[in-house]
Amino acid sequence: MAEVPSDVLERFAWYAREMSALTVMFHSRVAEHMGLSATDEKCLDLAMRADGALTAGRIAELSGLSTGAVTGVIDRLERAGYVRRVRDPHDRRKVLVEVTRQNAEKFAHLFEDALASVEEVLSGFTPAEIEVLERYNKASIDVFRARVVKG
Amino acid sequence: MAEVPSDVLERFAWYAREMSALTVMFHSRVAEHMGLSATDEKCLDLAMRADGALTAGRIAELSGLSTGAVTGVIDRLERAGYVRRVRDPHDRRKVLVEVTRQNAEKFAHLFEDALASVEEVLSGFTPAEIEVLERYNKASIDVFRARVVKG
DNA sequence: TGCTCCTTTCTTAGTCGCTAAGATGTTGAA
DNA sequence: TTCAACATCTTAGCGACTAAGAAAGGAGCA
Repeated sequence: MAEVPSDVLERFAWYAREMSALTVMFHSRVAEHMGLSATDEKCLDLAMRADGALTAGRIAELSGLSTGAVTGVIDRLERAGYVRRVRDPHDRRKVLVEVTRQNAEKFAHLFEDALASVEEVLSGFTPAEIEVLERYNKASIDVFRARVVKG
Repeated sequence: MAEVPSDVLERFAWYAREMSALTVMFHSRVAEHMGLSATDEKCLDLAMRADGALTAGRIAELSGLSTGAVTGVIDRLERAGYVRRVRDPHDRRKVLVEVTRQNAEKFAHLFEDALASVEEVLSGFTPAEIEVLERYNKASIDVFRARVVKG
């Protein structure tokens, strides 16, 4: 295990904090753009990032909201045309939340912008350096996820 | 400007999205730990990251809340002992929000944990690689900030 | 100085989303 | 079939947010 100088550590802690604050702000902006509250956008993001449809109950678990609150979230998202309620044919108690295609097209430019930013940053690095960055991102996600999940 | 292969771009977009979601979750957890709402924690973070004391009005601007809401936020933070109201001696209309030392000590372990995570990630990289990572972090913050600020 | 207008924060009324608890409808097993 | 467990929705009550305006201090000018 290599030693990490404390000044390096401090700078990276600052980077993390700065990115963190920017991320929270970014989410607010995206939500505003889409005419949604931060909570609604967060749930929509969960639904989009899941492979396959998510149940209402699972969204409640993942978001930390009560099931009652999730009903309201889905109501608003459905009314705004971002998702659709589909009853699970195998267990009709469950409500699957399907992200509609309409949404993907309506906000494609937001994702294209984000992709352009990523490209702008990466264009300053050689392929060898990008490999280092990939390793860094994977390690960061692993460590961070372990921390967030365990509490 | 180097070309960036599209598969690399897609992976990095995924990393960004994953980190983003984890960051939002992490903020919720920290807030919960501290007995604060996400909004209150966000404002406290703003106050801590500012050099010197912030005015109530500036917090409203930065957080996007109304001044009335900020009054409530500061009330709660003050009651919980995280900050203190100090009238600006140069302009007694203003209220400076000072982060109290008590807070820093009470939640030192949260920051130490975060620092340990950063160290864990960085320990897998050589000094030369860490320089690449610093350049990457700075570039990411610059590009991201420009995007968030301009809207 | 006295007057006016601006700035900054706080207060209040009304709105909206969240939680908790219970209602409704569905499933699976005895 | 009957019943307990489950998934979602509904409702009452609460708390935070916005908008508008009050209160208090500051700054410019006759």
